[in-house]
Amino acid sequence: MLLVIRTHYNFREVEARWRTKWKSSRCFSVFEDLDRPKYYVLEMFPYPSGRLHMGHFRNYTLGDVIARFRRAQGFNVLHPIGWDAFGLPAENAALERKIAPAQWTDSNIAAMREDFRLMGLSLDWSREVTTCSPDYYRHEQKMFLDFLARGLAYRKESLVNWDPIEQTVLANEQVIDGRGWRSGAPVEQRLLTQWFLRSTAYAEELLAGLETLDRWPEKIRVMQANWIGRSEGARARFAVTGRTDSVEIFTTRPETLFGTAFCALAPHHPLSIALAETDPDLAVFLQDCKRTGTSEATLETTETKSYRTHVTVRHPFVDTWELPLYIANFVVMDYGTGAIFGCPAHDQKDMDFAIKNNLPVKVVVVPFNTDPVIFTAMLESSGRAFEGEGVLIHSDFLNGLDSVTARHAAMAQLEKTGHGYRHVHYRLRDWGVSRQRYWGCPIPVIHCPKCGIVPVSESDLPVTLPQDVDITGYGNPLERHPTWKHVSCPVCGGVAQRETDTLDTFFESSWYFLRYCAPHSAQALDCPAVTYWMPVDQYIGGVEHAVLHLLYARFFVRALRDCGYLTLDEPFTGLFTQGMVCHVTYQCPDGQFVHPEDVNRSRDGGMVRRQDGAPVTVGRSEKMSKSRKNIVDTAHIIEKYGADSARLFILSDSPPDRDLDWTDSGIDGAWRYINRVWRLGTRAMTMQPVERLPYNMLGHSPAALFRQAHKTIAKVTEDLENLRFNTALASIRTLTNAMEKLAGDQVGANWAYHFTLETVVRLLAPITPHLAEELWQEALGHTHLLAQAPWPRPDSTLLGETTVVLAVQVNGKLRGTIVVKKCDDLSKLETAAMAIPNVQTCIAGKRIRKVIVVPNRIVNILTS
RNA sequence: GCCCGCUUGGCGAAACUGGUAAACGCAACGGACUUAAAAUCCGUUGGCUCAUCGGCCUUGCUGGUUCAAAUCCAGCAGCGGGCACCA
Repeated sequence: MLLVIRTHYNFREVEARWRTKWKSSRCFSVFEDLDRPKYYVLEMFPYPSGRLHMGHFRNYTLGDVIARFRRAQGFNVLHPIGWDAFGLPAENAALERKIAPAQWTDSNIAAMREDFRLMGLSLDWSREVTTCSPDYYRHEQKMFLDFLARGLAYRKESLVNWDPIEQTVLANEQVIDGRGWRSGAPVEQRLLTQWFLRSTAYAEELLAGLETLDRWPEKIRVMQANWIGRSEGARARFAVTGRTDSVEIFTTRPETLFGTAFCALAPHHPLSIALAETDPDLAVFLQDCKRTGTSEATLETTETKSYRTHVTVRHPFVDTWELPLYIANFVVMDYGTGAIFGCPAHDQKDMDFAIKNNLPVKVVVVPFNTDPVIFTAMLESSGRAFEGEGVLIHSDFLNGLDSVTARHAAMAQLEKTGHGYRHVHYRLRDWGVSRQRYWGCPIPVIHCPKCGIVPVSESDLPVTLPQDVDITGYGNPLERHPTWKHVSCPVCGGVAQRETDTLDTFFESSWYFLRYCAPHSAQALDCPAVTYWMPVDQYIGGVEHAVLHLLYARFFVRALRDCGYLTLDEPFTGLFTQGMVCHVTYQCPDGQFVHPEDVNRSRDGGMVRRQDGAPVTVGRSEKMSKSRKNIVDTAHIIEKYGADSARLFILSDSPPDRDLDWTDSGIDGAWRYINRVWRLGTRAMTMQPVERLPYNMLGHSPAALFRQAHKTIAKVTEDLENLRFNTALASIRTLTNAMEKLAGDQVGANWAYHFTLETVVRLLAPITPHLAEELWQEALGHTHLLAQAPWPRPDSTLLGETTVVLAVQVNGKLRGTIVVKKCDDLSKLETAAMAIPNVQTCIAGKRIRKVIVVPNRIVNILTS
């Protein structure tokens, strides 16, 4: 039979063929099979922005390698996909392009589905979920009602960024330098009554749960723990002179209360507002404080402003001690009680405040074994607060106690006198889920003037969004819709209004992974399916989701559990956070950024803009973003190099949790390697029947290759289990290098070569699946799908080494190496080390003080 | 401002519990093949020094612990992510 040897790998034809075969064989569609262990691989589902960007490409490649690897290992792998389809960009597109959010979203999904198809992912498309579909969000409306019934959803006032021109609430992202991004108007803080979920009720459980997540990155657990921010301390009340109310503060250091110099309230504190009624200057100050955004970064970095009120507060321990009461813009109503006490000597922020406002600095803690007088003088002159622990002074009943003892004594005194109590404070706040936007899930309640808040009855779900909406960028579209909100009250039948707020899009992403288990079920969650598939074994996504999404989802699952939906605590037992994909930026002298595809290399080696030949400077590599135009289009890359090359490149060099630089030479290199492997395969296509040589060939070159192949199986298996794709590929490359070194006409017929080729193909199957399938069939003659073949197993008898390279140091410096048989006899190793000529010259004439021998690793000879 | 990371050759990186720093690749250079180019193949490549053997230096910076530090500890710098309405 005449065999046609193709010298050039035709990825277009090959990739299309195997995509079709996988699809027609339905080999990635799964069902619950109790006889097989399950494995749930999930990448964070994409927002349908229109194009698949390299960040997505990296995310789904990582997930697909894991899915294919685990499938080969015999797991029943669930690997679903869907669309996080509600969100702000659709409304922006509606405004800019006069296209309905639903239509824009649908066409984006269609485009991205095609991009995904070309990647060759082993996804179960039969489970596709789209969150903006009423079939999806009807279930979360029910969940919301269950939360409401259980007291997990409630309303309260909170601050938003308000654009006075557009009459809309702005996202933090839409506030640029304190102004609305479209209107340019200065943003104001505004109080709005909004829906919240009582996530703080789960603060302790969410914190404790982190302990069980041993397959999460340590840094993410630390970030979440800090976000929850548990701190033990006390609440104390300072009575307001001449009024019946008091100022309640929280402190972790009640022992420093005798050092108090002032109290301060948040501008939105009820007492601040009450005092402003009789104090016009304060009213002006409060107005002034509103002229800023609401994000923490903004609040923490704006210049501190304060106002001294005309009232004083009385110290909880000394009723006659009156302290000034300030209103300050750096005190946040959402955090703690919205009030603080200031202790300048022992808190740097308070110290700065005291210096600015000429307040007394009273030292009440001195470091252990320090002279109080000298220390006090030093502290006062330096302006540096002492925030450490020590011994209490000038503190009445606390004098002489150490900080910790004093803390408890102070708390006991507060409780005894009724001026305070022990309290555990969490930084975590309840989750505000209200959004004054159109493109989100309607909150299914009705406001009735007589009956109050009435839940929409279950039979009336879903509450769907109106199609005929006018997105003008002015006001809230649902609020302004002529008919949608007008309904009759389900209870009394009177005139009533729908809630016009929609849910935060994090609501959808908090349970989509549960819906994938049974996406077509009439029930929100199909219990047997959820029980079988959950929890997610490996979740993969961007590190930017470390806190918000991942914490909301952990909370949400617990809330569902308590509403009887499921029995599960943690949704994701394994988490991997990938790094960003970066690219150099190109910029013209006029400051304009240039897209990589519009840059040409000029004759003198410089870079120029294609259209006009303007010189282009190459800037440093940054996260790919539209604004910097440093985006590489995935569809173009796949068209030019094929999906396998792109997958290979993205996995090759950078470890997946680090940022990755996209480079032209890198993708070229991947493409060349694909062709090298292809050529290794074509060598075998001419092969005659394989002659099986006996094991006693070990030691000869082909046998050494055989041994190396087994070692590579072991190494790659271990690396893939630990998501070390870059080192897995390095060892596969080392193996193929060895194959190329094998010379001679009959190489292709050599059984060790054949085995090694098969090994390489099987190890590459998760990484470059199309190439691997092609070689599996064409070069190795298999007839079934590699996608369904089992993972290779190494022969453990071939893994061990009998010799080691022993490093020999003299006084910690390397002076030679020797190859020795593995051996635990310290004196033998020492003798061998001493025999090295270079070692001899180094120790000549010196007394040997000590010899450290670490068997099979190193010998260190110390001389005097 | 607060929280969390990262930093190793010209570049991406490797080094598993402290034990030979730089595996694997990219780029560059030299050579083979070719009329030529591309592709491919072979070789060199951390820096300084040396005829050779070898020697000295080198993991952001400054200290510390240790026989031994990229790795552990303390301090500092630079860069990046998050900060609750971008997703």
